[in-house]
Amino acid sequence: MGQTTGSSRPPRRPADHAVTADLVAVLVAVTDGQPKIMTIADASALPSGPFQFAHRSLQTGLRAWVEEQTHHPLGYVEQLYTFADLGRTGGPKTSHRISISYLGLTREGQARQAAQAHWSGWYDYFPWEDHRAGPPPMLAKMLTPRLRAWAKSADAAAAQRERWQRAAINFGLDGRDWNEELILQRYELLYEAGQIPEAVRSKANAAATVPGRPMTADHRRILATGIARLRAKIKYRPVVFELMPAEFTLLQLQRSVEALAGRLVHKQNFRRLIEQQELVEETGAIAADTVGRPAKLFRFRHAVQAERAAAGTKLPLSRS
Amino acid sequence: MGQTTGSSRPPRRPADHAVTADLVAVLVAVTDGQPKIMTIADASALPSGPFQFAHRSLQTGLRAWVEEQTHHPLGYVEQLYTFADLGRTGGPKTSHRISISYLGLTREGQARQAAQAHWSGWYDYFPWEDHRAGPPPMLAKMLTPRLRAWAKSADAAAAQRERWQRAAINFGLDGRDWNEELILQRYELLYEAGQIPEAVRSKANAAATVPGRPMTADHRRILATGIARLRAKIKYRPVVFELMPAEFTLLQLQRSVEALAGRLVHKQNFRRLIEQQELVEETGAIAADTVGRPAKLFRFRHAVQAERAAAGTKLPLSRS
DNA sequence: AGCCTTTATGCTCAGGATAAGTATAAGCCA
DNA sequence: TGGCTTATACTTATCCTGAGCATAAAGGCT
Repeated sequence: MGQTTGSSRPPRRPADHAVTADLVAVLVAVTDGQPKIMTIADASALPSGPFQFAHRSLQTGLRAWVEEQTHHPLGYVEQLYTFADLGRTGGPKTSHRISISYLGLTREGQARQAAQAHWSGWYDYFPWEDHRAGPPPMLAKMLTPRLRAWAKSADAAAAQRERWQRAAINFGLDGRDWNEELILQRYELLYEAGQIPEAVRSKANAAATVPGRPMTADHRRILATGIARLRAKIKYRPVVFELMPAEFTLLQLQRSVEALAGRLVHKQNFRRLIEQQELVEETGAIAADTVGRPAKLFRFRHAVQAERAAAGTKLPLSRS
Repeated sequence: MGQTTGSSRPPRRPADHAVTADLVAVLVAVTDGQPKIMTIADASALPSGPFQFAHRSLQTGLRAWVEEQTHHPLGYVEQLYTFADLGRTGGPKTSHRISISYLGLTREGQARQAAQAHWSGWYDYFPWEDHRAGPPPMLAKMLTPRLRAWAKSADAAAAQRERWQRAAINFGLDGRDWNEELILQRYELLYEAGQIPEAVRSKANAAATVPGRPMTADHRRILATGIARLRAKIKYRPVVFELMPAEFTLLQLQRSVEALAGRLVHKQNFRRLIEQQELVEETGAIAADTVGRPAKLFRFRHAVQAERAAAGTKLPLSRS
């Protein structure tokens, strides 16, 4: 960084257009086995702030105002996606607004929060995504029939089949497995099918949409992107620990994973996985105030962060 | 999209700061088993263009001028990362410049290209990344000693160990395995170690840096990000086919994968993997003009795009 | 024709990872 | 004490993966 250029720089078109950039945060915590996100504006928006000139980088900009709002150190942060909000804000369409979104993992602190900020359960926004107690009834009762109707409403027969196939794949219909990582695709399918209030202009039509709390602009899409990323990431990187207290039992850890994934895991195999990867170590202490046999307490082995640059390979690499 | 808001929108700080946004493309093709990228300005920069107000979205903006420049349809496109260029451009520091980078996969067409655009081998920029013929000699001869010196130059003993551990992990030293996905980490480590010309201000110091063609601003970092993404992605998504001609032999496919990964794969196992996943189907034709036994020609089964929403799971999910 | 080189393709085998289930231990409480 | 709950250890069948062996099919050379 800090190179002085000018000569070797690629040529610029004369008219660069100014835009404004917002930083939008999907801030996640897990409390009592429920995944939460930080919201503002009466739980209708994700916290966001302008990218200001004073900020040294995008990430420091984000960290700055998130910590200002939550008074909580932000552990893990990663960039999610950059969206262009095309004149959706209603004002005169003289400039683009760009939203640069981030995923942040933290814990629900007792620290003082900004007045209107609070933690909302993320399944309030996507009630069809929580399969921990089996597939939610609304899936068969409401979503499936509506998706079928939407598929049928296509003009050509091929288009009808294609629509239904997408629905079946994304929602695990026709005997397919449920894939929890497809949350963004499911949201976008429902959006296309006119089942998402944010997509519907009139209040009357909005009433006919699917349950699930809407959000301002495309914040619910950003949230879906964040959940999808996190659901994928916990499978190959030890990021759950960012959401855990310093000490925890293996069951608590399992419940957090289940909360994020929206589905249950096999208890014994989960422990084997955690232990064989040496992700945790015993603290020596025993959990108190529990039902049943008391469990050992564990802590995350921070050393693995350094040891593992690991990324699972899926190619038949030859060693020679 | 297209919602009219205004009331429920989150509150904005008064002073939104204007920025300019560039779209930067890492455009990849594989020709004769060599991975190439589109470059401009005498191979010293990635093609980039301003995000213009006329563009309906970021991606269409990118597609627009890429196809204008290459006259080639852009198949697969995905967003990579958004960087903030902090006053690096040398002008007065009155505004931020944001680079939104994309990865695009295509084929090296015979179509007319923009005057200064051409395809460069990507290993020109990262010569230490091509391990197809074994570890490049420069690794042991040059990089390792310099990294060791850099580690030793830390002040505290703990910092020295920490530096060396990072180097060893990222470059597969001390008997560790080479991990081709860590290309970005390796670049950034070399950057920190003062081995990258872009990081060095004076010409004199730049001469002492490591081989590998430099690029304007942080374009080489963006390229590394793109390569890393692609090397990871080919392992769980059938994206290589975007880089292949309509018909190909399994060996050609393998060579393309090897070109991207920078390392060799086990031939028989590679075929097994491809076939058992039913990614391809025989065309019935046989490759002509070859040495050795003629190989069957295959084509990509486009149906899999629809069938597979697949994302490999690594959690011990319970089926019940 | 016989042999060599080259690439294609089929098959085996061992080890490790995974999904699922069984069994036992250790608390609390009625 | 027996029953309820959770913790933890172990077994089993199956699948995946890395590695290597063996054979097939082409052209070129002697």
